[in-house]
Amino acid sequence: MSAILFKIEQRVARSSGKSGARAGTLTTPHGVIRTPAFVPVGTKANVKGILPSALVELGAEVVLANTYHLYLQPGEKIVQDAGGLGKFMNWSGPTMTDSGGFQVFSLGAAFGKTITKFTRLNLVKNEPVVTPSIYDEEVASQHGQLAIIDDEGVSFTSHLDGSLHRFTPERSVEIQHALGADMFFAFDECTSPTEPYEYQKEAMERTHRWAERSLKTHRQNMDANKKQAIFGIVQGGRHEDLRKESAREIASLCFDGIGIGGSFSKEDMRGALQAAVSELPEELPKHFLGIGEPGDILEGIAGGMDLFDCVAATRIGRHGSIYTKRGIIHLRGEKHKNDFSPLDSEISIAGTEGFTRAYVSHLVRSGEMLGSVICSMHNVGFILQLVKGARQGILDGRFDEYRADFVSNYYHGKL
RNA sequence: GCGGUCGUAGCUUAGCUGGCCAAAAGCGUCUCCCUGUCACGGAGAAGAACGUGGGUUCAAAUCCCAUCGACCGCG
Repeated sequence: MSAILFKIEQRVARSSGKSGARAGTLTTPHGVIRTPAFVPVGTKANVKGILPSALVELGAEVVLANTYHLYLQPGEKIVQDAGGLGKFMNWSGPTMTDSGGFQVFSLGAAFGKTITKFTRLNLVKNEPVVTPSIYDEEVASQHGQLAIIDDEGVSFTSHLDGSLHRFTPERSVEIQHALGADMFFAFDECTSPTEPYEYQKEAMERTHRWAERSLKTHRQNMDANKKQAIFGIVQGGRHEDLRKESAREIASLCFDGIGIGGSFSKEDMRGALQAAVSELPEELPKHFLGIGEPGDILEGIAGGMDLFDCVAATRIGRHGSIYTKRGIIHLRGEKHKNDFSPLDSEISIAGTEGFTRAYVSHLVRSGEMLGSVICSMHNVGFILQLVKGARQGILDGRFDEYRADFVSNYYHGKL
């Protein structure tokens, strides 16, 4: 008996295979999420710059926080004493937590380097590129990486104060039980795309063992088991055979839902996704971890993904860039100083109506926090509407058209 | 009128006991980057008759003279 209930309402017919777009509902103890859905990221129990009430207005139905960050600050006990993540942050809707597995990557192999969730691919050599940089060398030589992996778990050096900490699958689940989100992820190892095949395989197998241990720990806690759902994470890097193997293995463990993890190059994403989905049961909700940019989300939806989370909306917003139907624009640029047109004349976003590019450009350029707030709200609202539109498209049987229209305007339209 | 201080990138300045300065930094500008947040962050670029003219010297942003401008003090 799962703490959540996933129902598929409508599928986009596909001649080949079962991995097409679908629309559904995901019922959690704190409410219903209409899928596909975008999950705003609230790492430290807050979506940066956006009040929960505003998130509701923007159309968010669920938020995602992070185990590693909340464990370090303020500590999971505080969140638990507050009555759980939702109560703590004054968000009454559904919640999720990520396991800290991504930090294995971002504080480990990726720390101080130019590789992140997405990596450029050298198309000639067909391998990921790591661009050396001064930043890279200085940071790496001074601090080294902050996470060291072994088969049992991961030892972290806190990025806040340098203190030493250790996560195991058991500990991650225990913390996530305390945080009390409706859905949470098994502890995994997100590998760098620069690692060779052999390491990808080794890490994937380790992630599988960790998945089993995460699930076992969860099942042992009867109370949490009733209230919270656990998602297993598929890894396997950029290799389709590993992706398939990982999907089969994770599917066999009877999780409540599935996360597709990993760091990709743009070119590898579709193949890795399709390979995984082809081996996964259709009826489980699937979360495409850390995705993404508008086009990538639509790609994921087309590939059968139901949930998406991504920091890009709030991060680029905080730095003064906004999504528009015609692509991203950087409001920091001087050319927007006297542009009194709306942020995006083709879309209306709750709470940001009436603000002009000139005004927000002024705020951003003068370092006013309201500039970051407005851009973050705009971007989160933009992505939520994009996904909502895709959902409606699926229900109306015109998803492909919707996607093609959006992509042609966003990526080929002039600004 | 006399005495003094100062004039170096859009801005603020460093250099000014002559050579490593065909000039450096911060801010600003421009371009690019950001995909389970180490991130209100990162990378790169453009941008200077060193006020002007003359002199000393192998060599001047740097020393000398003149001149223009700004400011301060005294008349």
